[in-house]
Amino acid sequence: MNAPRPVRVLLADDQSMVREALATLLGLEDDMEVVAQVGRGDAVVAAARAHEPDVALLDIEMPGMTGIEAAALLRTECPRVKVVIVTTFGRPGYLRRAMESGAEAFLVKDAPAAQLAEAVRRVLRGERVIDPTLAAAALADGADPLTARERDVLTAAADGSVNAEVARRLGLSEGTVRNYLSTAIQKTGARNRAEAARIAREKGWL
Amino acid sequence: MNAPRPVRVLLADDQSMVREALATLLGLEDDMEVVAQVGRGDAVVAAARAHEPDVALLDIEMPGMTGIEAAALLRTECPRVKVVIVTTFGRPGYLRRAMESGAEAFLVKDAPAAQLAEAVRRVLRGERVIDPTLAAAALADGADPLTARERDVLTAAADGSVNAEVARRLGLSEGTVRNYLSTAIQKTGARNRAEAARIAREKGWL
DNA sequence: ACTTCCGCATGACAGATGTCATACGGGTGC
DNA sequence: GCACCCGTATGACATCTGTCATGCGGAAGT
Repeated sequence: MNAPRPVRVLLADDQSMVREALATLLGLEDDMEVVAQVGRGDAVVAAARAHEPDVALLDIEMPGMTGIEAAALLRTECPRVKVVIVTTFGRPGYLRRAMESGAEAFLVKDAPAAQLAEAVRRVLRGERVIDPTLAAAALADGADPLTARERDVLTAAADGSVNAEVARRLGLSEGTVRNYLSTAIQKTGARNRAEAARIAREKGWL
Repeated sequence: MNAPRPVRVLLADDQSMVREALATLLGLEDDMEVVAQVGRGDAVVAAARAHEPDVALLDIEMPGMTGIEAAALLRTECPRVKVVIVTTFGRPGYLRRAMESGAEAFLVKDAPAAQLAEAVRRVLRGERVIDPTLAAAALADGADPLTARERDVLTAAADGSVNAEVARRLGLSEGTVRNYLSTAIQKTGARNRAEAARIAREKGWL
């Protein structure tokens, strides 16, 4: 029997300790080889071009660019690279956006480590790998009801900025900021901006 | 030359994938052995009693109990176990509280993976391991200026709860909630509760 | 003993926030 | 062409939030 060429893997995660540990873990599998590691979302495409991986494992929360944005870029720039999103937070909106941006698999980091290599093998066989519980939650929640501008305003207001500051930052009138926040609050079912921001974050809309 | 008995390590982190990867990494060092893994803070002491580790590597953010609380318990229940805090967030207040609860080392997960085994070896030799940048930040920031009650109120208000709800949950009058929030806002230098909560979180006071 | 700080409370007030009605121009879809 | 929705804006209004003064009882430090 002839050994097939090992799967070439690219790893993107901003926490070196975690990234290197996962790289070690995958490296121990004899059908896999970690050919590149990056710690920033905006370094993914260049690394993919340079090392031609079969699969890219992307964290979502990264400096420079989110893993989801990087996945979308990979889809157009390096369409042969399969994408597996590996994230800390299993938020419905993240899953939805990951799928829309062309990811083949979506894993959460509190799943057993064995699922990582397993997921890589499965996407290489053309399968999609998604936690069924998460998939159900994503479907039940429905799509993000916020408009782009409502999202902008809510994000800008979430850190404690006052209306006038949000208005200045986004080039809007203060009244308009109030309006957007008001509709965002209603759409999320919240009672104020802070609760709206929390709910939107939990669902992965921000 | 005789091989010394390997260091016995306990690992606590709620994200299985990360925990198992770190365990694999440490297991590859020939002077180390991971004798126990737990995914909850409140399971640390029982595991330490059962497996008698030399060192406990504790994440901070865990269900059941934080790694810092677990460290304090270990200090009294299993004083021979050295504690290394390994966390995602290098917040000054975390470092301070970790040291006060008797930790020997404090690492952040975006340090290189090699520092993990290195830190374990150094605490075993009686050294303390702390990121100098973080230590400077902790000293510069000074101690947490919030009183226990201010912290309670700020925490309860941070998720978007309205004053009346915070008052009910903590058994206070609404006016008192306003007063505590007001002092917390002044002490943090913020302009409103949301900003105060963000600042306090960044410093590791919540 | 005396001061100081914390926890808790009330009342009054100014300013920020949230809601609603209304308006206009630009897309998208039917 | 005509709804319909989005982005933007204004004004009026009610409510919530943040500040301040003031008070009281208890604990801790001098």
